[in-house]
Amino acid sequence: MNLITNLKQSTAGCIHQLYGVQIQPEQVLVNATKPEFEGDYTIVLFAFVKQLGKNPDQLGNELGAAMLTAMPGILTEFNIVKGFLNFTISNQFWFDTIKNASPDNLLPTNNSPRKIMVEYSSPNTNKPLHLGHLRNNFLGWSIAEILKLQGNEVVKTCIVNDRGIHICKSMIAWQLFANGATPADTKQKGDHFVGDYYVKYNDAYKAQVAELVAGGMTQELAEKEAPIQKGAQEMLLKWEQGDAATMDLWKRMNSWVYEGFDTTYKKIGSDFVKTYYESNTYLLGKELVEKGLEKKVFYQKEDGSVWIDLTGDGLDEKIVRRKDGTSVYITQDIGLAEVKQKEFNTDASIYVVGDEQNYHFKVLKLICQKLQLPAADGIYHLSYGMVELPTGKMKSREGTVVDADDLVEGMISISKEKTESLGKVSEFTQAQLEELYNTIGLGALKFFLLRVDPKKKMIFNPEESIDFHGFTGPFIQYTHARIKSILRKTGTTVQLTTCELLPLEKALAIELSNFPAVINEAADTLDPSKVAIYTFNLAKLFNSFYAELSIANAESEEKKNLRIQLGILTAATLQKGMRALGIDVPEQM
RNA sequence: GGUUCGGUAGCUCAGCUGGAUAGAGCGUCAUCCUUCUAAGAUGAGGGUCAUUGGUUCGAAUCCAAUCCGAAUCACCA
Repeated sequence: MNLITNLKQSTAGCIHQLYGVQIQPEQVLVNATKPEFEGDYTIVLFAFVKQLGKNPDQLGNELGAAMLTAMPGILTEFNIVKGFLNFTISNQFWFDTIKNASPDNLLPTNNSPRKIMVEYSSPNTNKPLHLGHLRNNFLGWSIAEILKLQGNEVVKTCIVNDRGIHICKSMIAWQLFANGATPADTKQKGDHFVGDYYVKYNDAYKAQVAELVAGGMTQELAEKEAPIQKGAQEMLLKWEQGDAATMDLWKRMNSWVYEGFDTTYKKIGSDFVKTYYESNTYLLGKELVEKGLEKKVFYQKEDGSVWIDLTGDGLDEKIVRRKDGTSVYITQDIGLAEVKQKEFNTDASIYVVGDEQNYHFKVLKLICQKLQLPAADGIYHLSYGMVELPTGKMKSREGTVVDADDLVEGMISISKEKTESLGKVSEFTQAQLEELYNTIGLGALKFFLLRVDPKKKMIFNPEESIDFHGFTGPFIQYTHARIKSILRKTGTTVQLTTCELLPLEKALAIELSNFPAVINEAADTLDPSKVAIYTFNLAKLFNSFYAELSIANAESEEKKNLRIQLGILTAATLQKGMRALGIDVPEQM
């Protein structure tokens, strides 16, 4: 049991014992004591003052005395300032927490592990990945890691949006403009190659519409009549009929895209236990519509289309099957939820999808619940905000996107420049150097995207390069490397004997002991930024400690051992915290 | 118009289950490498916590109204 829980329970116990009043331990507010006051932890008395009919000073004195008895050897003294009851924790307690901790027992214990699916990435096969996808990928990966650190089993999946009118657009543009060229001919990554034809489609489309309008057609009609648009629609029909030539082209172009995605995924570290393709799932959910009609969850309109009325739940009516019998987006997702549940039988399923789809997932969960699908209650939409430029939203059609590959390469080359100018790794082999540049560049990028609350939209300014100082990935990586450098010199075998802790040593012990609670909180709220903030604070604290106190040349042997142990624990905690963000920490940089 | 989310330092963000004098980083200014890695440390400066009212011993945090911004309310996915 951790100290804060212990304090809460003891407070509740003491109040019951003193006054016969039952208080829930969760009601007790325990804070770290502000530095300007004496003590380590503070209990706020105001909450009980009214309930118990005592004045704060009297209550504080009685409670404080009772607590010292209730937690012998842990609490040594207390003081009361204006309704705040401050406790000092014994030196021995902190010393023992340092002594008993090891890199192997830093993580929270989990008595009820769950099996959780995390679906993330969800790319379209008509264009390369951009900055928004990176936020999605890093979030999905990080959530999966955090849940694993908490002791759960995680199944990572991906749904590829590989069909539909937008795919046909790049296909028809390739037919019209490529003269049979392939990525190999142009020496381009396949996803970029195909993406270029998507852009070419839009250019041609705009030109055709303009031409028609100039010829006297209305804008609205011209948008429907543009020949290239009609061609794309025809192609979609052919695709749905399984036309051989169309399918061949589709498969060929998709394979180029997948090759490109694989390279990017490998670089940024994304992987999946199972990849679903929309071309296989877009017909799913039809039988569930039948089931829903039987259960009278759905109803049919005169034209044959099938709907659900969600006005009772504060939402609208929603179509679930077209009059021609085909599925719509929501129907596919219902079907896919059922398929995934049958295949993996998970306790929960987290969808990492942008907040523009909040409404969709609300509806999805509601419909699944009304259909009483086993998957229903486990559906959770991890909704994240868009990454925007200072000029506004990124739009791939207008070319205002930050390309994922470009950004990653840019970060890696900056890390290369910085590393070279500092010249601290002269003995590295070329392969080691490449690995280090990757680690630092990706570390900076991932940390940048994960350090803010996922729910909030974030601004990325391409004019300002992502920082390597301060609240950044490289800062934490550097702190880790710095500790490892010291430990290489001092060795890591320690004999710990009790000694009086200095304020910075104690502060480190306290911060280190918070790690399991941080992991649990990040897992419960699905928020990696909690871990990012924690690792930063820990690194900062260690750096202050480092500047103030020597490890290798400590004033005594017992201090040296203690500080080596603190170094070992800090390095291990930083390493695990960064792993939770999908970031590696180098031994040297 | 309905629903949802947001507005905290010049910039990017923490803090939001109400608690002591609202915190970081960047940028600005100043100091510290003959001492374990200066991608570091220390300090200074920077705030009507969008506005107004309410609840409370106590409000950035809760409630209401208003202003500003975003998303969504598709037989696209």
